[in-house]
Amino acid sequence: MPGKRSDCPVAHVLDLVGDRWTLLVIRDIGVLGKHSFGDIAASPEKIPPATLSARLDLLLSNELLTKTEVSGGPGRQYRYALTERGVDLLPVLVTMMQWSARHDPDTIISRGMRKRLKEDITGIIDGLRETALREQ
Amino acid sequence: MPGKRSDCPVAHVLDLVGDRWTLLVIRDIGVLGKHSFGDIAASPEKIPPATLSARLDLLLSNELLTKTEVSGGPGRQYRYALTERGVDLLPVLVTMMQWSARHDPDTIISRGMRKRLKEDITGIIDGLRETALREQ
DNA sequence: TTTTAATACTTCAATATATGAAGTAAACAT
DNA sequence: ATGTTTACTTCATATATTGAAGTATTAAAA
Repeated sequence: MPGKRSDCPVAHVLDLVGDRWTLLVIRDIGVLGKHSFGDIAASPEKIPPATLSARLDLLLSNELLTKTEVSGGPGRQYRYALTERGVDLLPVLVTMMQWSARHDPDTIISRGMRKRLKEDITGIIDGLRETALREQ
Repeated sequence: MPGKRSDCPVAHVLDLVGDRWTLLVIRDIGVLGKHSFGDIAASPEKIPPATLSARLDLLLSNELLTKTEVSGGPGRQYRYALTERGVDLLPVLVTMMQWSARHDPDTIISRGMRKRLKEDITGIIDGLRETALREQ
């Protein structure tokens, strides 16, 4: 594998998604149910289109995403979805949410989610996983 | 907070540790028990000293690490350790390990750890947490 | 007391990556 | 044909990363 810095399991994941944007793309698709370039670009963090394009290409080539052409409205229409490899990154996002729930006073998490992050993190992960796999 | 892109809990963690190196520094200190600049720099990923220096400064200013002067051998001696905020990032590393255990055929994880990642991830997290808090 | 060795950095020029603004192209409706 | 929507690309600028080399501090050895 090119660009692999070591055989450490943590390093390998960081080789794939270790930057400021990639996991937000995974969040948009896998947690927020966004599946188009425009919807992802419209997220509040305002990823620049060139950066989004580059990240989508990397995620596709690492088989964390699929891209399929769809028809319907005007303009080009593509649908991005997580592969199983991509879905399996969702637990990383959930532990990040858990950190922010504990340590970031500004973080926006519903009361119910906050409770589940403390008491039923496995349930959150299983729920996200099932939803995301269904959206493939 | 400066540099915060949104109030999303995932985005906030990525504002703190979203790059190729920062979580490897957390790994070295919190999982591998390394506490000096030199030991961290000697890890197989070979972080350049200027990068390590920059990352340590960021981690210190975000209160994920502490730095204390120690005496003993020759040269300057400092000891880096995780704060509780830093320790609470270890679950993120564990879920990354879990991903690699599933999806990276080259990843180096002991048979016992592999089994626990499947069956007792909470136990792994609690164990790491206690060790890391003791090493503060 | 000078020298040596060890540790923890800093400096700097080169390279790589990220960004924002603007432009292009394809599909469809009118 | 024209306009609108979507999905990008292009490019110049800004920022970040890298590797090699150098500096500073401490303590032990000669």
